[in-house]
Order: sequence, then C-alpha cells, then structure tokens
Amino acid sequence: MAADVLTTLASSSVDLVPKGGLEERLAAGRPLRVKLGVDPSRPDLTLGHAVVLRKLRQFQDAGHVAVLIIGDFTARIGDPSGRSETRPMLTEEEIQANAATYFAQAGTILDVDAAEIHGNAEWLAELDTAEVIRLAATATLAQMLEREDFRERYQGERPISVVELLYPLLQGYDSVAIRADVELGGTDQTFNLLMGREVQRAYGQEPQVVLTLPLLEGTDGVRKMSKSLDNYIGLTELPDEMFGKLMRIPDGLIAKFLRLSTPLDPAEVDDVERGLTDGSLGPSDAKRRLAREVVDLYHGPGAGTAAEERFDLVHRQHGLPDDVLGVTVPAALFGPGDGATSVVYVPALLEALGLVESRSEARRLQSQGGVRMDGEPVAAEDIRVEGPPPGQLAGSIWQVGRRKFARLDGVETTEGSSPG
RNA sequence: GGGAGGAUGCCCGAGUGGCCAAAGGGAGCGGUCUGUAAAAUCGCCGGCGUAGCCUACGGAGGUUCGAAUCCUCCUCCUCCCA
Repeated sequence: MAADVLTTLASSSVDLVPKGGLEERLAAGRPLRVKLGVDPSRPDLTLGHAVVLRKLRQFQDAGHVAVLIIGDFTARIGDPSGRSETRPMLTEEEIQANAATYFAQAGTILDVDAAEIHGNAEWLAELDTAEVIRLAATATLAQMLEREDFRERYQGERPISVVELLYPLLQGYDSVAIRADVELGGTDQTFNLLMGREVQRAYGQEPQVVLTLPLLEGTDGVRKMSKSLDNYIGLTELPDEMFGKLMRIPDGLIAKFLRLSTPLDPAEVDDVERGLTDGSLGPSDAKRRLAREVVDLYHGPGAGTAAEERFDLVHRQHGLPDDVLGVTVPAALFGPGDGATSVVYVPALLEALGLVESRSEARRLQSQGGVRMDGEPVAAEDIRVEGPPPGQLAGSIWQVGRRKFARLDGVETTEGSSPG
C-alpha cells in the first residue's frame, strides 16, 4: 500500500533528490507540505502546466497539503535588466486578476479549496537588508554559474543581472517560509529547486525533497510548450481545437503525451508504446485515443468522442461542421448593384467574418485556392446578391484553409460585426 | 571615467545613396499528397478593390532630385580598459 503510493507519486519524475528522500518523508506518516510556485504573469494554463498540477493533485489525493506560492513579489519588482520578457512588471490588480484566472483553471485539476495559497510578498516584502545579505551568503558565484543558463550567458559574455542571481535565493526563501517538505517543478526549475534546499539548510530546516517532471513539448514537437512560442494547447480551449491540435503533434510524442497528460496508468501507456513499436497499433489510432482522453478530461466524459466525430466529418470527409460560429457583418459591406441587387467584395466579407486579418491576405489565400464557400472554391471578386443583404448568402458557410470556418448569419446596419 | 561596436520585417541576419516592401535562413500560412504526423513538392509571407500608390529599416531633425544607407542630437544595448 505504502509502496503503491510511493510508486504513484514518483512516477514520471525525472529527478528525485535526494534519492530515498520521498520515501523517508512519507514514512513519517504526517501530511507533507508540497510546494509549487505559480507565475502570476502568465494566467493561461496549458497542458504543460497541467503536468505538474496533476502531480500535485496526486499528492493531495494521498492526503498531503498542496502549498501554492504566487510569485507576486517578484512580479511587482519586475526585472530591471529589462531583457527578460517573461518577467514583466505587474500591478497589484493584474496579479490578483491573473491569480484568479489561474486558480479557476487549476481548479479543473487540483482541489483548490483544500490547497494553501500564499503570495510570497507576505514574507519577502518584510525582509530587511541584513536578512537579504544573509540570504545571499548561502550561495557562491561558482554555484550560481553551475546553472546552465547562467553559465552559457557568462561564457558567451552576455549579461546576467545581479537580480537574476537573487531570484533562486528568494524562491528558496519561500521554501523556508512555508517549511516545504517537497517542491515540484519542471526540469527547467531543477536549479532553483535545489537552491531551495541550500537555503533551507542555511536556515536550519531539513532540505526539501525535490521532484522534477519532464517538460512537455509543444505542438511543434521540438520546443517546450509555451504560450509565447504559440505551440501550446490551453486547458480552456474548445474541444474541437484541443482535439485537432492533439492530432497534429508529431508521432514520436504520442506516448509522452499519454503519460503526462492523461489519466491512463503507466502500464497502459507502456502497452500503447509497445503497440506503436511493433506496428500492431497505428499511430493515428493511438493519437485519437490521446485526443479523446484529454478532451474528456477537460470537457467531461463523452466530449472526446463528440469532438472526434466532428473531426472526421471535417478532415476526413471534407464536410462542413455543423456547429460553425455564426457571424453578422456590417450592412455597409454590401454596395449597390443594379435594381434590386447589391454587391459584396469577397475579401472584404472574409475580413468581416474574422477569417482573415486583411483583405490582402484574403486575396493571397484565394489565389492559392484556400478559400471556399459552402465547400466550393471562391475567387476574390464581387458576388451579386439578390434582395436585401445578405440575400442568398444568408447561412452560407465560409472556410479558409482546412480548419477555419464561419457562417454568415446576417447583417447589422449600425456598428461592428462580431468576428470570431 | 576612457575607448570600440551595435539597434533592419514574428525571430536570426544581409544590405553603406537610386535596380529595396528590403537577399538568405527559421517560424508561420495556403495547395497537392496524407493519418490535419513525418517526409516530399509548389506557392505565399506590410496595407489598400488587383493599379500604382501609402506606411515601413530604434526616435527626432537635416543634407540630397532621391536615404535602411550620409550628417546632427536623443534613447537603448553590448564589448574592452579602469
């Protein structure tokens, strides 16, 4: 039983420091305090964030305490080196708003109500200079330069702000402040988490157990999933979007995604992996399973299958989906024709439908055959409309590329349309 | 404090007076193919109703018929010496 718990908690971890550390803590039989740092500058969560959150949930399920630390102090200070776009300076309100968004999304994975939540300004804002210096004394420059990122920049003669050297120590102080037993994070956080151990030691606490998890690649299959690289799958994305993006990940990542993003247990994933290797299971089928599982997880049981059906309709049968977003466009797009007819310029219409960013883009796409109305290619020209706009175009379904759709619902005489 | 170099489109990076809406690469997008994978292949990749115009090369001025390219000032960045 205890061994099972340990196996579950340690599953998919990359590093567990020290080796028997987790086992030892668990043996104490008390609820452990498991720390996870939250970046308040990025409120939108992706499947990448979910990897760590799901691990934290496992700890909760095993009776331990999730302690979430919002980095509000560092977010308020910003990074004066001015070269870190990942640490913009935020106002108190923005931090609050982002935190609220974060917890709303994290709530689909974690039991947020049972978690302990702190902003690190609670204690960091109180530190006086003497204390900061004491904190700084816990590490040497040589130790700092062990971090790959710093080392590379140092050797490459690129700047490293002194403040950046301070961040790992401040994060470590967070661990002291909440008396963390365990800290979770992606492998990119390894250095910081280990520094937490040093800081705790310096403050006479038993160093936390560090458990790192693999970084999930983004949809490009190469770089880490992140919002700024635009290769992410967001937890709040619509089922069809989610399903489609998952179908587009490279084959080589199917097993990893299954392991890190679905509730399947490791043995089951092993089976899938074996099947993929010996050819008894097609990559496409495995990917479908993955996509269904993930969509079910975030949109409820059955959502995956429903998304799959629509996916097949659109991408396999090249049909039109039945749930296209309806849009109304400004009546002014329809110019006078002769008599009872009027005229719309297709690129202008596509722009109003929100399918393209500019009319130039629409013309380009059209010249390459990328634009369809009700399934038929359309040229970049005027369409003559009978009767009051949108005339016979009412209810027409417009498509750009393989997977962008909009339905023309009608016109409005006054201001803007409601593009998707 | 002294000296040197740099800022170009989403990113990297050519370009030192007109031939520059700006080479090349990456990313991205569309077509074909397909399993919306990979690979391959063709094309696109500032805006404007399809014509030439407009806006663009850190910011502000200036020289010139003409400036991403020359001059002045400003802002920011990097390196070297101390």
